[in-house]
Amino acid sequence: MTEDRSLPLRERKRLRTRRALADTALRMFSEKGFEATTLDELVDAVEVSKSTFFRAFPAKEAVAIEAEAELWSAYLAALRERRFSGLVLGELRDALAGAAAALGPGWDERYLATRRLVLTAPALLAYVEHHRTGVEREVVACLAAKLGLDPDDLRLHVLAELTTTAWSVSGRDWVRRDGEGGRAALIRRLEGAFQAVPAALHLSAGD
Amino acid sequence: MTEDRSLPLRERKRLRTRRALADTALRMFSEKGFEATTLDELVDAVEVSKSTFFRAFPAKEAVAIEAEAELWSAYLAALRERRFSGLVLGELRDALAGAAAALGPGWDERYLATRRLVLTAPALLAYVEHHRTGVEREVVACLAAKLGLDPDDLRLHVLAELTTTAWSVSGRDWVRRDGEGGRAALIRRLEGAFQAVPAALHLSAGD
DNA sequence: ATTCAAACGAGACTGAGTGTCATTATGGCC
DNA sequence: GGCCATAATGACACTCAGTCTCGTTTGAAT
Repeated sequence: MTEDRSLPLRERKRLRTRRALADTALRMFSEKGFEATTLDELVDAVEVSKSTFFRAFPAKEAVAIEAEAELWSAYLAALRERRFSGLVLGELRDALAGAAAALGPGWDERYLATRRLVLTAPALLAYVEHHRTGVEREVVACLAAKLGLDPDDLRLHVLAELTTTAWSVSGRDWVRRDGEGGRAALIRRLEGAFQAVPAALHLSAGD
Repeated sequence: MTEDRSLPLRERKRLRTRRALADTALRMFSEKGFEATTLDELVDAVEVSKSTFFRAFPAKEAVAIEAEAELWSAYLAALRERRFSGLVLGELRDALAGAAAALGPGWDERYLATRRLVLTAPALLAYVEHHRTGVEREVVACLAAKLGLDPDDLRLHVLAELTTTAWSVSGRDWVRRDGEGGRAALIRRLEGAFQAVPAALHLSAGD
């Protein structure tokens, strides 16, 4: 995880400054607050120029949620190379759980810090929502291709959203308990959440 | 719709500038593009100050999606004063359909223009997503209170999201067909979408 | 008419994000 | 090892959204 020896030198350097930015940002934002920390302070601390920052990240918000982005990027990769059989919802659940399990060590702490940070900055919350919607779009496109369905098929959108929602709610609980039990506990929560999904449709107001 | 005679004069004036801003913004953004139109140009055209703009709207994006905001605001109001019985999903569907049906005349055209605009500006898309997530939060809170459930109950989140997703997909189709059939057609599409929801869970990859 | 509060206008100010251009570092090739 | 094309970088000016302050206006109530 520290370094990928096979990559060209240039790429390794790029990734190194990228990680330096993400790590420093997470620390500074957590200490001083997201809005109170300016980009100038961040790039100063990492000793790169603002230009370099915007070549690595599209927005100030993006550098704060690297851990979140890594998860969804791994999830998408897992989905794309997966062979589907049986219930699609189950496949999505397994792809997400597998992706989370396979992330590098130390991801847990970074993700916990990220989620905590998101709770303190409305702009970050909006950005995470937006990011997840983008993921859902790609999931729908991927499923449509694999299953030979229309990308506008409502069922695909529902399935894609159910998955991110299950993650979101599971993660919220996990963070509330300070990430107790680490990543394994988070994934267990996720699988529990998926079991509860079908019950939603039959929920009835029977006082 | 033009004016509510019972309100205090001050409030009427506020609403008038608000509408003027929203209408002019929708026109200018549609003509010149969202990003190409600056706030200064907008407030200049309406002859108010930038201060006044930000007292009426929290962001440049917000003024562009007034029609969208009106819908969800009416939906929330309908939900809150509704008595629930039977399947919750059906109640949500009826509340949303009813709210859409009850909006003032001319809303159709404004909403159509809004959705078209959103397709051209990524920032607007992000803002709409964010706005809808806020609505879902309030729906969850409302349902939790009415049904005596935990606001973290996954089923509530699922139900809230299904509703906005059904609307979103229905609306996309409707816009693609240039709003043919007006609001009635949009609502018919919405109800069709709801019927297709349960099928999502059982979707299976059976090639 | 007077008074009070709330909305308004004007303008300075912060900071994110973009565009340009000169400089520097890298990788491929002789 | 030296050389060249090219891509990343840094420095800097610029635009514009959004905030803040403060003095002025306007509607409402007595």
